[in-house]
Amino acid sequence: MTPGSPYLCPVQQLESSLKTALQTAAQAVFGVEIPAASLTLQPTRKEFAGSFTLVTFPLTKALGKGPEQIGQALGEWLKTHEPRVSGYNVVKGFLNLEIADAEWLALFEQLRQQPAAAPVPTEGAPRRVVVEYSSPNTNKPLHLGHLRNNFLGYSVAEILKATGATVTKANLVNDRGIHICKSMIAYQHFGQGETPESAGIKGDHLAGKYYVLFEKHYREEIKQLEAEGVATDIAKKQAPLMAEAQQMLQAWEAGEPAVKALWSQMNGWVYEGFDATYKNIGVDFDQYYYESETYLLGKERVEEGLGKGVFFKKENGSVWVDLQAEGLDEKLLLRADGTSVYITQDLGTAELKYQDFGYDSSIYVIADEQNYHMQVLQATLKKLGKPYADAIHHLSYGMVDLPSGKMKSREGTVVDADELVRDVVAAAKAATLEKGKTEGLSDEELEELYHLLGLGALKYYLLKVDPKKRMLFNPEESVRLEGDTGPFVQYSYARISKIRRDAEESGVDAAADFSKLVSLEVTERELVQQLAGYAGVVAEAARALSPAVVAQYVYEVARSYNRFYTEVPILKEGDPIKKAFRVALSAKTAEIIKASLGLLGINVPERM
RNA sequence: GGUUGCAUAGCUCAAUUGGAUAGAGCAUCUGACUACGAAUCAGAAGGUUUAAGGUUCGACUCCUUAUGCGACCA
Repeated sequence: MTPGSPYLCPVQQLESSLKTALQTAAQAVFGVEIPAASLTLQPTRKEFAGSFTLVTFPLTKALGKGPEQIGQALGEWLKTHEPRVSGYNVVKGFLNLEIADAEWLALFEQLRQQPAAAPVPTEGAPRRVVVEYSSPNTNKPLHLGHLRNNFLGYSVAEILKATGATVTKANLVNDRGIHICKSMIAYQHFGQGETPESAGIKGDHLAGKYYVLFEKHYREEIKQLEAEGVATDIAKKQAPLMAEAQQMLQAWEAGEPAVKALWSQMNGWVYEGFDATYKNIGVDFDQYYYESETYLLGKERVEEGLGKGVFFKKENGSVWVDLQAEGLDEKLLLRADGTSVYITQDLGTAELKYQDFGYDSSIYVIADEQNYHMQVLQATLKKLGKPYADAIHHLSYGMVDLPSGKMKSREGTVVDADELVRDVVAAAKAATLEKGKTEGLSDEELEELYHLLGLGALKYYLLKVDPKKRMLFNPEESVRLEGDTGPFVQYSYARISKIRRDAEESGVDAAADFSKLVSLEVTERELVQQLAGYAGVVAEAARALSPAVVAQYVYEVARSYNRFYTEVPILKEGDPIKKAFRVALSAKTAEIIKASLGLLGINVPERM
């Protein structure tokens, strides 16, 4: 690594200096200079002794010896010349290095000095980032798919913040288009002046109710037309309700006051509903964009492209971009009647975001069904010569399936977000009551605890899977509290909280000097190594835009701590320095669990 | 039809980006509470990584072909 560059977390620093030592060893023993890049160092698998492992196969050619011989020679040299290496063993082409306990203690001392929540500067990482997520349509309430999107977007934004980036969370609300008109038409027909208050229904659910009503009556109309002998595709267009909705869309674009008024009213209800849901699931936004306000800007971009000659007009007046040279197709940008399509407004929004924030990375959290669309968007912006085109990044995540298969609104299998949250909170409540360990908490604190645990379970469940992969949502598994789950990690935190309370009460020396410790337990060594890797994990999660990396890490930390907890006495330890060290190690673990879960949008309980 | 993604234990997911005997959780079986919190811990069992070839010291990972499932573009 070149000097003055990337920040390395304590473990990476240690690895890096071990590599240097290995280079020196190769020079001393074999008289050969080895490039650092050919040294692959990895954490030792736990069935072998040691903490770091050098793979010696790649060195056989350069050193002219067999892999075992190389391992022996380098290991022996390090053991005698490098004080941080206390021992070694060679298994086939793998040299396992044992690190002296003094080094682990020094590492822990370093960790003690800096809070886990401090930013992790990362070289080459974007500085100003816009993360667009959630981005709902305003004709329906949020569902399970939106939850994966929301949790991902929120978490990625937090992870990027933790690398020191300035992050803006943006929500692009799709507030216009045929789908809202459908809800509006149905409301005009069947609503009878109903409001969220009069119906006792959240506004987003009310709008959804009318959308469903529209679809229902619309289908009936189609059926009837078909019975009269009209072909299906024609019936779909001729059905009176659809014709009305189309008319309303045009009236909206023309700015007809009555239509706009109803539109504002219904969208207002929906926003109130969304806000309640967002608050309930703990996500937030710094900036809202509305497609009703960006699509005109998009039309300007289309004009710009025509002027620059990178777009072209067909005979019917529609505007297209030819992306065949980029391996894509021709793409419609503006209809013959001058109305915009999805991508029109996307062009406008991208421009607006850039004007507002001058980002060097603009992340779109959108399901992978839109992969093609996002490629087209980026390629089109490139054609326009936009400086920010390369900064666009599609965080493409897989769809969520149910045990019964795909979610389908037509078959009524869509899992409603509000209902789901209610269910997981109820499950957490039932489990907590059964355990009966929450004496002394007020009713209000209890409600907060149930919510924190239920959402912890749900968020962890949805975030622990690699975002890119399609995943299966099993309702029973999502409320589980044992094993690889959010509450498992939360439990470890609560346990440590108890230790800290007791330690404070009994006056354990928090500032004790641990350098006097002679040796560490295996579980202590392992914990220190893991905790010292936190910053590296955050950097990797930011690079990969993957909360799953953090989820896996924090689970491993909790597991190691639980093992440590059962195997080693903490407050019952007689030696005051050992005791103080173990309390401090526990406290650091809690801090890192809290920080890690925080990156996932999950809170921690002091007791549970 | 064209483009593209995925396939790992009974189920849900990992695998440090080409490294050791492919690891966890759930489910199944066994053991540990007169313990600093058992929402925990220790252990057993569970695999031809969809199939067949290829590349090399070494392949779940890269290449080719086939099969299955999905998405997008018409």
